[in-house]
Amino acid sequence: MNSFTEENYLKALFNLSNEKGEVSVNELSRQLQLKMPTVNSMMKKLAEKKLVIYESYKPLRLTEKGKKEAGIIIRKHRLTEMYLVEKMGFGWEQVHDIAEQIEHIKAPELFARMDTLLGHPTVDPHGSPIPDKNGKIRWLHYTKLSDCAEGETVKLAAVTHSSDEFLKFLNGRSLNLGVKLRIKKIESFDGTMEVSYGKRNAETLSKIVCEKLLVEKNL
Amino acid sequence: MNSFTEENYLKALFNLSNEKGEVSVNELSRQLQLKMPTVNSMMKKLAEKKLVIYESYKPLRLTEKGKKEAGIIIRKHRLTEMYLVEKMGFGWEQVHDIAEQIEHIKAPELFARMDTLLGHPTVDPHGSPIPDKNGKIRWLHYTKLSDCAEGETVKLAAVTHSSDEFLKFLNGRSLNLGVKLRIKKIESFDGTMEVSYGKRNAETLSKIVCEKLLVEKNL
DNA sequence: TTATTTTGTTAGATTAGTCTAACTTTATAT
DNA sequence: ATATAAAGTTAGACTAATCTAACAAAATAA
Repeated sequence: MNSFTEENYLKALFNLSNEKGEVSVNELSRQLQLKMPTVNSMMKKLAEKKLVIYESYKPLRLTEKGKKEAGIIIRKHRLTEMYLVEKMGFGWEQVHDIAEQIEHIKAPELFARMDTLLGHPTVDPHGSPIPDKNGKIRWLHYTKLSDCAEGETVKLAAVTHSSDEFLKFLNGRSLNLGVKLRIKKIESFDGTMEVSYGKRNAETLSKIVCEKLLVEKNL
Repeated sequence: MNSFTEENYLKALFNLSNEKGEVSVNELSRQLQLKMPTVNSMMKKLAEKKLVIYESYKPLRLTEKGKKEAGIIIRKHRLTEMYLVEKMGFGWEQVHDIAEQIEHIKAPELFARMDTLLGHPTVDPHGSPIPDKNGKIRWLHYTKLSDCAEGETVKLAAVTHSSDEFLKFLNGRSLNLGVKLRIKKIESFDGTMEVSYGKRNAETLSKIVCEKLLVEKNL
């Protein structure tokens, strides 16, 4: 059985891996807010346990076993977030920190129950996919709003790097998942977008915001 | 903020205190399955933090602060048990181990929500009282079934030392909280009781069992 | 009352997870 | 191509929580 600490390393590694499949010690240490030597020695430990592939001066990679374990932790996190929102009435901006703790609970029945009560959800309240019981994630094919063109109509499908403040910002303008957005205008010099959706006819979203919003194009 | 470890000491101390108000290092070390020197040094640490009163060779006592913190942990434990049973469909024999983990979660909103969704329950699924938000417990005035007399009719109110197996044993004979029992006969030589309740007309309960069942007499 | 057992304490070792300081390797920028 | 910067590694220290071994005090029994 892995400790909370080890689980946090696996999860961070999994999340950082997802673009390149490889992660530097430096990156991981920044993510976890730990010093490099700390991370370095934990990587050796996880390599012993066959969870990570570690070679001196090479980037880090998760083994299949490591990916599976990380996936299961992320599954627990996202099921919990969904449960807190759907069954307990929390807002999507409130659930991350709680799920961060509950994800480490050793009680498969608990998460199985959440899954059942929620009707086997496939995404969490922020639109991120929930890995299956084997930790396998089904990748979704979303596009950044910032990569869309003027005149397109798209559906808001997920938000990335969802901090408290950002989610409250979205709440404030009723930007909930599922909302259909029409891109009225893009300012070419700074990437600011003017969009309309629901009852709002002309909301302005900075490029920074548009880069954090993932949308579905084939409507 | 206290560690999980410290919280477990406080909780154990609280639970053991409830008869005498005082606990020996030996008792506590047995309860926690730790060696005496381990407990001893933790007691010094908790004494520094003003959670425990520790004097060499004297029994241990919780301070008011210690009682409050312990009470709050027990509140979280019992609210969780109740939530798991009432809202998630677990059996009363399944919830202890899960609650043992969730009780350490730092998220007052989570427990406040459970409390609300449950309608401010005062007892957990085993009949134990749930401390209030300040950790204060309202003691209940129950009697052991084994202390009742032949001919009495009583209501099953709580079970003590509720292990998995014992709870399953009770499930097996529909001995749920709230059931009204009539004591038909007590074997004087071994304390075995013959009781009737619900559809069951002559169940035999050993003294060991009767000592673990708490009942309400004033019906 | 003295001897024995039980309980409590002290001292020192161990493990997990963190750190800083010093050094090495790799990458980057003249 | 070499100097400098960034990233990675090693060595050694620290804290929390545990342990064992040895010793001290208190309780119990003879």
